[in-house]
Amino acid sequence: MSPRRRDAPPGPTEAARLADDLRGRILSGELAAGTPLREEALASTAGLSRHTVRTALARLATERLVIQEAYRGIRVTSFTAEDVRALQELRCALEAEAVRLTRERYGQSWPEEVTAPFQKAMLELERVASTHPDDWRLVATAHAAVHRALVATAGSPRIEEAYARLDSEMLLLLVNLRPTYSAEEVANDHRAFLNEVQVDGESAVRRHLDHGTQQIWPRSARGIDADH
Amino acid sequence: MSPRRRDAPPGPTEAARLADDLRGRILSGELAAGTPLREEALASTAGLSRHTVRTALARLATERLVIQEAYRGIRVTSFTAEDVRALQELRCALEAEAVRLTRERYGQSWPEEVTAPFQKAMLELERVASTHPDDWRLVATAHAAVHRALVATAGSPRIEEAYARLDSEMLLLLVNLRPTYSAEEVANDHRAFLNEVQVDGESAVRRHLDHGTQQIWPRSARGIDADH
DNA sequence: CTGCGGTACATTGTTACACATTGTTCTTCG
DNA sequence: CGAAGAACAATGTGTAACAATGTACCGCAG
Repeated sequence: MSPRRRDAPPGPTEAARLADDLRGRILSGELAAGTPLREEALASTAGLSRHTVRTALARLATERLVIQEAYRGIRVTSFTAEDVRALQELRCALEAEAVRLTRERYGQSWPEEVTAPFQKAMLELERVASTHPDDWRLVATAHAAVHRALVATAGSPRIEEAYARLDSEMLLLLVNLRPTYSAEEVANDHRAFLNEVQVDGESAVRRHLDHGTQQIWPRSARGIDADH
Repeated sequence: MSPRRRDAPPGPTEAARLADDLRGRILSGELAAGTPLREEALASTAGLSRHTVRTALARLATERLVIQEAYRGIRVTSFTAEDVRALQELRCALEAEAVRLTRERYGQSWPEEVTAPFQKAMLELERVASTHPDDWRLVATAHAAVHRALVATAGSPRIEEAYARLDSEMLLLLVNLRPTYSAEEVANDHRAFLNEVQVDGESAVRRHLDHGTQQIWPRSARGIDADH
């Protein structure tokens, strides 16, 4: 058997594991927006070298979970209201096009094998919303999975990937904002959305995203941690 | 005055400069698709350390100009026909949404201060097409600038950025494929496209991109450097 | 007291060298 | 001829140090 040491598993590199760890801590809110991440500190607490820490941070920077300025360090990304709007516009571009492609292929009534994945994700969202209505991170994660599954129906790898890239960023946004949006509401809105989207297509996507943005604006307008 | 040394400018880091250099060499075709980039070799020829080379390569990897596999090295990205399609779909998503946003704001006839940037880029494309019709890289660069300027009219930073990210990738694609598409044709097609887009909006975008893809498919179908 | 310049400190960028880990290739043996 | 295993190549990671830059503090002139 030769069970590999727990400390040093096989394939994944150390840097990848540290990146995963930090991602989790950022998304859980343990590392708040604006928190500076010092290389040396992370290196010593994680028991790794500064180089490895740097590559892990570089990875997170590509996911926009942290921002890096030369010689000025890295800190957890913080959002302004403007950022929220811009991010939603990008999401909208990707999701609307994905829905358009799927409808181009299957029309207004998609076959079951196409809808199955996002229906399943939807069920999971409803389950989480009813069993853990207060664990906002769980809800946000399940929510993201629904959208991702919907986008995946288009079968366009790059759109899917671009959307997935936004995923953790959206999670971070939602975790930080904690809008006045109950888990039950989220579930209901998405159930309705999924019913509409096959018939109404892109316009349903835009309505849905606009609605979501509305729930977020009020808070973000006050500025969460605006950098300037 | 105190002209800083050319070799070691102030702000930009060494890694950033190496990344720029490599990007140029990849996009010029000097480093062909599939070429492995060895850390040690680059380090010695560039007079830098392996670590610095690694960070530069990591940056290029986020631009998808190179792909990285753990313990297996980095090599210049090579495209398959499927990659081309997926990339065009993503471009379409971004550009169509950008045009939609601009039309949502300005209707079917955009004010001159909005059209000015892409009109200027268009003039540059026509100039390059007539003066350097055989320098495909120049043409491709000018071509990319036109699209980027069009996308910028939407004023959506994230869409713009996502599109810009695709830029060098598109350049790489065009440089490698060298389609049967004369510089003059490119210029004419885009002049017509820009005239249509204000009136027809997203559908004009889709028509234009489809047309472009048609010029590329035949070659790519034969496989440029397909990895498998 | 305020505003300016300059110095010291903190942090990141970069280097050099060494070793560990993994992928690839070549050799050897059945 | 094919497969197990050794040798090699390349990347991943560690340690230690120095260089370059940003930031904060401090004193001085007005």
